[in-house]
Amino acid sequence: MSSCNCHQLLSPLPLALPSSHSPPSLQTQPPPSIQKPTASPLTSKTPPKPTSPSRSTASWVDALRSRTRSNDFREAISTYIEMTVSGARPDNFAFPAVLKAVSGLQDLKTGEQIHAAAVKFGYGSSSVTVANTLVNMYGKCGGIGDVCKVFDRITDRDQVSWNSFIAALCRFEKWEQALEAFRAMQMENMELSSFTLVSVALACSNLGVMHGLRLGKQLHGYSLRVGDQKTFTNNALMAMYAKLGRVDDSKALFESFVDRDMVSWNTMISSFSQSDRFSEALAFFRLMVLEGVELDGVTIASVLPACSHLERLDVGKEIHAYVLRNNDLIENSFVGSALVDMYCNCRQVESGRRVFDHILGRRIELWNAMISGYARNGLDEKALILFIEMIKVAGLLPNTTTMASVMPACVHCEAFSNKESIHGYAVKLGFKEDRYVQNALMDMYSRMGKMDISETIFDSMEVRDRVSWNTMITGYVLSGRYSNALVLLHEMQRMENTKDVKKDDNDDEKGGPYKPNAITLMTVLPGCAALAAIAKGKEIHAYAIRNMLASDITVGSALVDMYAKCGCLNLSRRVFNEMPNKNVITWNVLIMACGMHGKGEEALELFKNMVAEAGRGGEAKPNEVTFITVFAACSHSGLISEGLNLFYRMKHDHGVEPTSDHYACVVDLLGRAGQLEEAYELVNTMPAEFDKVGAWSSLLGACRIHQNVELGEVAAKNLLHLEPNVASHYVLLSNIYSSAGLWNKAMEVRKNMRQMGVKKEPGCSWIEFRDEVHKFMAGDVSHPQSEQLHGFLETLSEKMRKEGYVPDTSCVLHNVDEDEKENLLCGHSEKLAIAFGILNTPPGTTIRVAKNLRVCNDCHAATKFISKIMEREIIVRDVRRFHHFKEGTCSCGDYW
DNA sequence: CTAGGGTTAG
Repeated sequence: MSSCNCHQLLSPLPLALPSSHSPPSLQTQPPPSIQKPTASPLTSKTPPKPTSPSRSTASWVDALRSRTRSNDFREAISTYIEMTVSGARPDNFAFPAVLKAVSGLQDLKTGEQIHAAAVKFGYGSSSVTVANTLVNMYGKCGGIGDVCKVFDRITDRDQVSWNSFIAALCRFEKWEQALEAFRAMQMENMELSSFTLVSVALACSNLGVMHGLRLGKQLHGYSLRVGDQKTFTNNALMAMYAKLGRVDDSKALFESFVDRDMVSWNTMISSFSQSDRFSEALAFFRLMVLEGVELDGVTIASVLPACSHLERLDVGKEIHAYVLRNNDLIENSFVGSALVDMYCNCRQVESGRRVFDHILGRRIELWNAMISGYARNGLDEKALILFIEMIKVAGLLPNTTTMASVMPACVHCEAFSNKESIHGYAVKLGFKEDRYVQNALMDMYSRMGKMDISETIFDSMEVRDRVSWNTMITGYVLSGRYSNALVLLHEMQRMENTKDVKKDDNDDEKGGPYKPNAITLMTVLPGCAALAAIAKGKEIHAYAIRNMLASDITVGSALVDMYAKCGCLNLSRRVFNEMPNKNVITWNVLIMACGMHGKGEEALELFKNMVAEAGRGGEAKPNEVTFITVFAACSHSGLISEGLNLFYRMKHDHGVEPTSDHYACVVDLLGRAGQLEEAYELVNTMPAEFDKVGAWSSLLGACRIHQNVELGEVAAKNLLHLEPNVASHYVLLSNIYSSAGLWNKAMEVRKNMRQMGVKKEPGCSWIEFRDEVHKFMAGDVSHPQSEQLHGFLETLSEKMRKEGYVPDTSCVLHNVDEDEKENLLCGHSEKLAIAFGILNTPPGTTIRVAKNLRVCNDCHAATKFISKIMEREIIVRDVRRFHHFKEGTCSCGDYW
C-alpha cells in the first residue's frame, strides 16, 4: 500500500544532494566511553614528563585553555597534571579549563579530585567561576546530588551559576525543579540570558501542553522584547513549540529569523516527522538541500522516518546513497536504525537486513529496528530468531522497545505456541509498568481473543497514550465487538474535551494523549460499517473534517467504505471524489461498493478510469484485489462477458497473475448467471496447487440459486472434503435438497453436520436507531418490543397473503409441518429488524438493516411485499451485497 | 552554561 501524498510538494527527483561535505567536528568525536581511562590520570603511577620549573602559572594556564578549547581534553588534563607537579599553583582560570576537559571526557573520578584540589587551593566556593564549572562538571558526569551540593555552597551566585544549575537539572530530566530554579533566579532579580531561555524552554517542552506552554510562550515573548535573536535561542523555542504540538508556531518562528543554521532545519524536519506531517518534512528537507545547508546525521535521521511513512523508497534510497558517499554519517547509530526502518517499512526487508549486517557496533536500537521490521512484514520467525540472537549472541538485554517490537511476531507466529510466556518474560525484565510493553500486550491478548485480559491491562494502566486507546478499539473491532469500540471512542473523545487545559491553550494541534487521530478513525470506521451505524459514521466524518483528518488517505478510504456499507453509495462516491489523494485501496473500496450496490457498469467505468489515470502516472494501478472487486461487481450485475474478458487479459494487460480467489470470483460470475457447466469446467481447469475452497463454494452457491442438485452434490462433496467444519457448506447443500423436496436428504445433511460437531452461526440482524444499534437473533424474544414485533409481523403476513405472498419454506432445516415452518420464518432476524424499523420510525423513512448471513429466500420475497404494503424503501445489507427494496421489487436478481 | 535524531496502534 502506498500512502504517499507528497508528489506535489517534491520536485522531480533526483534530489541533487551535494556529493560530500566536511564532517562536523562533533561527529568525529568518539563516544566518551571509549576514551574513558581505567584509572584517573591523577593517581597514575607513571610520573609526568619533567618540565621546566621556571614556567609561570599564566603560561601553564594559556596552554591548558587552548587545549580545552580545541577539544584536546586528554592533553588538557595532562597539562594540568604537569602544572601541579611542576609546583605551579592552579588559579581560578586553570580550574574552569581543566574541569571543562573533564566534562568532555565524562571522567567523574578526575573531576572529583580536581574538585578537592580546588577546595584545597581556596576556590571551592569562593570563586564563582570555578564553582560554576564544578556545577557543570557534575551535571555532565556526576549525580544530581553533587550538583545541588556545589550550587548550594555558592554564596554570590551570578547568572552563569543559575544557568549552569538549570541546565544540569535538565540533564537529569528534573523538569519541575528546573522551573523552580528558574523562578528562584527571577526572585533574585537575575537577568536572563539566551542560555537561560534555552534551558527553560527545554524544560517547558518536557512538561507537556498543560504545564509548559504558557511559560514557553512567555519566554518567546521575552526573547522578542529584549531582542534576543540568537540562533540558539530561536532553535530552542522552535523545538519547544514543536514538542508541545505547536508545529505551526514552530514553523512561523523558523520563517521569522534570518540566521537559520543546520539545527534550525533539523528541528523543523523532525518536528514535522514527529507530528505525522511527513510530506512537509520531506518538502523542508528538499528546501534545505536546495539552499545548500550542510546536512548531518541528525538531518538524515529526521528525514528518513518521513520517507518510511510515506513509503518513498525512491527518496530513501537516494538518501542512503548520500550516506554511503559520506562515510562518517553511517557511524551515527541513529542513521543506521532509521535506514533499516525505512527499508523495512517500504517492504524491502532484505535491503534493511543488508544495512543491518554492514553496521559494526550494533546498538540495541538497531536490533529493535530490524526486529520490528521483520515483524511488520510478517516474517515472524525471522523476528524471533533475531531476538534470540540479540540476547544469546550479542549479549544485549532487551529493552521495552525490543519487547514491544517482538511481541507482534510472537502473536502471529504459529510455531510460537505459548504466547503468554512472553508476558512473563516482560514482567521478569521489570517492564510490567511500561506503556509500550502494555500496549503490545493488549494487542497480543486481543488478537488471541482474550479481550478480558486486554481490558484488565488497559484498566490498570497508570498512563495511557493514544496507542493504548487505539489498540483497545482495534481489539474490539477485530473481535466483532463493534459497539464496545464505539463506546471507547466516545470515552476517548470525552477525555479529550475534559482535559484540564486553560482556555487559550485549547487550540493545540497535536492534542493530548486522548485525541483521536487518523489511526483511531480508520480502525473504528469499519466498526460503523459493520453495524451499518450511519449516524455514528457521519459523526466521525464530521470529526475528521474538523480535525483535518479527512484528507488522510486511510481515513478517506475507510469513509468511502463506511458510507457504501451503510447503504449510501452517493455519499461514498462524494467522499471519493473530494479526496485529494487516493491509493489502490481507495479505488478498490469504491469499485467494491458499486458492485455491492448492483452498479456493475459504474464499477467497470471506475476500473477504466483507474487504469487510464495509472497510465498518466496517477496514484494507483490495479492490483490483485482490484480484480476481485471488479469480478464481484460483474457477477452481481450479470456482466458475464466483460468479467470473463478481464479475467483472461488481467495478466497480459495489467501484469496481475490470477490467484485462486480470482477463480472463485469467476466461477461465481458464471454460476450466478446460470452457466453452471462452464463454471464447473473452470474449477476443473484450475492449476493443481491452487486452493479450490473458494471456487467450490461459489459453485455450490450457484447450484443453490439455480436449484441444481446434481452439480451441487459434486461441489459439496469436494468442498466438505476440504473443509468439513464449515456450517454454511452443509446449510447450502441442505437447502438445495429441501428446495427440490428431497426432505430426507436434507435431513441427512443436517445429521452429518451435527455428527461433525459443526454449528451454524445463528442468524443475526441489526438496525441503527437513535444512538444505539438494536440487534435481533432468529426467534429472538429478548427485545423489549418483542411481543409487539411478532404481533405486527402476523397481521402484516395476512395482508401480504392477500397481495399474493406465498411463504418459501425451503430454507427451514427442521422437518416440521408447514404451519410451524411459517412461524419459524416470522422469527427470522431480518424480519424482526425490519418490523422494528417500521414501528419506530415515521412513515416514509428509509429502513436500513444489516445481516450477518445471506438473506433467506423467504425473507427476500417477503420484504418485497413489505416495501410495497408499508410504502417504505428498505435496504438490507447481507454478508455479500445490498438489497434495495422499493415498491415491491428488489435491486438484486438473485432470488425468485 | 545552550538546541535537533531511532521503537508500539493500521
